[in-house]
Amino acid sequence: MSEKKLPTIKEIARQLNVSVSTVSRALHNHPSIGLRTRMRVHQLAEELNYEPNQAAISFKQRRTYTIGVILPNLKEQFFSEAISGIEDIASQNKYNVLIGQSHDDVEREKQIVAAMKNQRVDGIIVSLAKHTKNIDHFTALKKYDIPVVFFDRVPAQPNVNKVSFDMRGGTREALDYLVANGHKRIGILNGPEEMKSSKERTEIYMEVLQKRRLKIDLSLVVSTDLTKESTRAAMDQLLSAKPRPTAILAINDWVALDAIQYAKSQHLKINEELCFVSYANLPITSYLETPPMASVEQYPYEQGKTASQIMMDVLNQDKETAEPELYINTLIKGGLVIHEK
Amino acid sequence: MSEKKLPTIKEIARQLNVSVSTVSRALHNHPSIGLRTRMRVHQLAEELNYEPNQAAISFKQRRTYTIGVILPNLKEQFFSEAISGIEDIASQNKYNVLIGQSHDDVEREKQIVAAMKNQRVDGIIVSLAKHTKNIDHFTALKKYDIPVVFFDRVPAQPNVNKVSFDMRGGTREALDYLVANGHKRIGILNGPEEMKSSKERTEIYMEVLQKRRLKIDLSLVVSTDLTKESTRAAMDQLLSAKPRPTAILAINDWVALDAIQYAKSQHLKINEELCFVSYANLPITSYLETPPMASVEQYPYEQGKTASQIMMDVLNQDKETAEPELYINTLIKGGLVIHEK
DNA sequence: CTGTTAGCGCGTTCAT
DNA sequence: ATGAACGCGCTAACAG
Repeated sequence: MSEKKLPTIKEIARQLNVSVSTVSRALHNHPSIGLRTRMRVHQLAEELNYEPNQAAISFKQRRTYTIGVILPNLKEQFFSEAISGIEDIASQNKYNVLIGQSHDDVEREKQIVAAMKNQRVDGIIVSLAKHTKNIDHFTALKKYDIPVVFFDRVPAQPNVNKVSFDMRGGTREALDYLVANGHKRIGILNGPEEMKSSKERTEIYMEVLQKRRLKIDLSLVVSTDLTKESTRAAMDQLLSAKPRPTAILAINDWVALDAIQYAKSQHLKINEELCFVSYANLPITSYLETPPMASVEQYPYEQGKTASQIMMDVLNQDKETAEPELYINTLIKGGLVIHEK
Repeated sequence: MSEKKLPTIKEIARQLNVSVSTVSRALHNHPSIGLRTRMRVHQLAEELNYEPNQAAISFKQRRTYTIGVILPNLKEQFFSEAISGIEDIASQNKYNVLIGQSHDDVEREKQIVAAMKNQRVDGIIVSLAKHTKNIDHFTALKKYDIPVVFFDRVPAQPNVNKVSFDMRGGTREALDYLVANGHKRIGILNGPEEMKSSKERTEIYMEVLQKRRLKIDLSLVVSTDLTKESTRAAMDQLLSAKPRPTAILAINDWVALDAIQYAKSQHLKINEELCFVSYANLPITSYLETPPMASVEQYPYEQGKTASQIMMDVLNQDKETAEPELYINTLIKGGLVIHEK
């Protein structure tokens, strides 16, 4: 076990018979250092394999070049793609990424925030836990000059940085597509009522049908708690409506798959008697016998990149000259992807 | 923009008219501090909302309570589940997790290692980039007392900590299952030759067939580079063998799906004329019309947890008393999961 | 151009 | 039981 001490600027200074500040400046290519000494310093640093101690620099500069990312769960594909985007942008900007999973537990979320604050992360990117209503633990970070960027699961407040999916636009596109394909009775398979997206979906449903002068039947808007059983029950409602809907817009691919499975068991011909469109979170629809006929792509990787870029911008903007109360609210446009047969 | 300064022990000391060392000790419940002062300190710390500056502590203690995790890609489900396990165990032990994606680029991998070293992470958990052969950039970390735990994509060297999937055992189980189901001609759809797993699969193939006294035909062992086209070409080979194999063991679910798609296009009845077994990396086989009939589950989340636990053990073991050259090599046993129809 | 000095916040001797 | 003083590695005034 080698007890090799890592070289420090002090050591370099000693060997070169110069002061530490000279070494520090030389290493940073400060203009006021003579070319000659600068070269000697660089050379010895090279030889000794000198690497600046980031822990010391973080301490001194009160900047860690680390951003914290808090998400419900890394296992979910949506989030792992998102963090992949976050990390890509961050690393391009020489930032480190610290992760924490809230597991959709508000208490855990608070703990992570506290831990990250103590770690002195430079900023926090977060997708809120499912039931987080109160975001005081995040707004309090403003006092410590730790910027926060919310993404995907964002709070309703306007005075925060956030990037989220344009649920209204995506839904509008999906419904327009279905109507254009001749569907007049369209069912909605929503998530839990509390979800903001459910409300928005219903809202756009009414908007589009009204514009197209189609009859609005709210019994065609049902909810599932996302479990297979609940989805089946919801489908039961939809399929027993008279007349039966000819198309269903489902909250996500998983729900759509469960719904399709159920519809099949009822001997319905998928994408003929009954069409499905859902919001994409699966990469495998192409291997399915009967996939949804289209999906609204939400680009999680892009969302992550965008959130990360906003964070970089905020961190790099001059604290003095910046407008203090300017917040960024980005909507990611979804694209409707038609699945070829 | 509030310029609120974070409270420090110095500040507490000032307000209480005691010395910083007293405060420090009181906060750590050092026995030599009078109960009275200790309480006063704790109370004021509470009031001021004092939080120790981890950046300072990291600097001073030369310990960051942070482990670095380097993986090829966060988007791949296997890895995101693994890191989920890593993070769960780490956070239970009050460790932070810093992530880096190598994107299967060796140079990038080296950069990340360097950056993490400078960050003074306490240890590194890594799944190697696809083509990393030389692991000097990891073994060099021993000089700095930074332990390394490899997982999944591990190096061949024996003198490292590693946790990997028991490919031999899983393959044996899969082949035994096929033989038990009456298959005598079994094809192997291997990955690139360089992959350690491909060699092992072939090895076990020969072992099992020999033991079962079945004819070994190495023309039934083919390779794909994992792309759809390559898989089709490989399937062409397998299907043109005389007699045709009745079962195929594929390197992973994606390849199996491509192979199944192709076999279907050749009008073969899946799981009747031609059975598939593969290694699980997809959660959705249950929604497929014709899934592989069984999968060898590799438990990525468990692998992550195990790797993380090993890291925790290594970090907590007494550096003085520990055997210096004791390395842990854990094999994760796979389970064969039969997919019900 | 270069050196001296003073911290950053904390834990830790060594005194008292 | 408590305080004074030092140093971790580095940057940044301030002095020449």
